[in-house]
Amino acid sequence: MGHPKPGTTIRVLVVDDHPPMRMGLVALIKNQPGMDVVAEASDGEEAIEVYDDVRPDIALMDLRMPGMGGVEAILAIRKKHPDARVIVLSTYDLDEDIHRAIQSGAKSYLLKDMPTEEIASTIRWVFDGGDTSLPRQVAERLTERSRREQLTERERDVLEALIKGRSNKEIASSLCISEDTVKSHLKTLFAKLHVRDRTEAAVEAIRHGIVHLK
Amino acid sequence: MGHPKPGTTIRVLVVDDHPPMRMGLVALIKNQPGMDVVAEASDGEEAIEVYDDVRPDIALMDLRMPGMGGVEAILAIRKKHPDARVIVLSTYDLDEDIHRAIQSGAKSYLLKDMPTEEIASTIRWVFDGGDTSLPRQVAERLTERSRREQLTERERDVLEALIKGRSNKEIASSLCISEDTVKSHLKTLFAKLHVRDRTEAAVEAIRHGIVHLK
DNA sequence: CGTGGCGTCACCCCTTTGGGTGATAGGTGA
DNA sequence: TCACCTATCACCCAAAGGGGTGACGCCACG
Repeated sequence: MGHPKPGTTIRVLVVDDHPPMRMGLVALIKNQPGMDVVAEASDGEEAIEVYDDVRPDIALMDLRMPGMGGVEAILAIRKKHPDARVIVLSTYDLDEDIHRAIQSGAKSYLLKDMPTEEIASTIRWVFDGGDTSLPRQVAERLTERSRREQLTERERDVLEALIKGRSNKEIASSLCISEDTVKSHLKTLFAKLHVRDRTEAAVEAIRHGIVHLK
Repeated sequence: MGHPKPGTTIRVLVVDDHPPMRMGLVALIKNQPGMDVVAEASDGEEAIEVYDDVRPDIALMDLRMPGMGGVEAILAIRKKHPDARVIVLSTYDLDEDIHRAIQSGAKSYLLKDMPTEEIASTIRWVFDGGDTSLPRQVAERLTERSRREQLTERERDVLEALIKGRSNKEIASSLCISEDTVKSHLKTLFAKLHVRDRTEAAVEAIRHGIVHLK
């Protein structure tokens, strides 16, 4: 494979569920010399399909989309095409989102409020073989996230149930464990999130994108 | 004033803090016969200024923007120009956002995941003097909201403090009232939000856009 | 084979929370 | 003026939450 030589046109796949945003990204890219949009997709599944068909040089991908989200799409694409270069373009700079995107193999993580030139130059950078490079703001969030201890699977389960408004007793029975065990998980959960109680835990989890509402 | 005759070009102001989205909206509108973008703004303050300068027929406005948000901008614009026609274009279909937008005088509330034709046709509809008409999905949310009892000012205060993770005692001292009064407000708050406890209240408030994080 | 992380559970104990009831005072509007 | 809403506060009580400590089995990793 390798990657195309300089002078070649960069073939981009645009993935976003908002039609006007897709339109803007297409316009943005087509305005750039040496860049072209070869396909569009409006959700994760479509992105995977289309990627297979057109084999773009770069996929510019939104994260939050109905049905299959960006992270799953990136994972699926990179499983079949390990050298796929995906750049995430998100509305949110939530540390957990950034972390998940980079973990799944995204080459960069841009925000929609960034200037169009930054988007274009990142596409070029990644196409030219540039290694993962994040905007300062995004990189800062990522280190924020790294300062937070990882949650275990069970802690996540409890956290998700908590956000559904369940009491300890209800969490216990829904997870088939004792209430004392729930409390035990909560204790470590609070410590890891640096909060004092479940309400703060819920808000922090939402704020950082650790769990998504709906 | 009145509004321009048919055959005239519809002069649109585009307000959004995301450059590529702005690009898409501009492209979208310029592609429409009889429509043109006469100015752009990237936040509320700028929108108010620019509106004054260009007096567009329609302002297409995002809600969540850094600094002054869409609602405040709409209020300010309509204060000076009571016949201003503002259409909100938001990412979110949160009932409280919709309610606030319509209350503040927006003529419609569209979502960014809607097809571009719907955006164009709504602009035309509003320009032609059409009264507030909302997409089904948005209208449904709005009736959802109307089924929920209004919160009083004090209840909002308590709710906001609650979401900051404060205990009843802390809320009491921060609002300079007794803890019993806080509890009293919480009781009615829970009833109005149809929840059992503070954690649920926090999540529901965030979910419905009653309070915004950060 | 030991060490450490994870998940499980059981106590104890105190604080916080939330439900019920009711009272007072100011303000609004019919 | 009277009714109603809001904000304020008090008191009682039961339930839920949260901190501390310790323990046991399992499993992966060095």
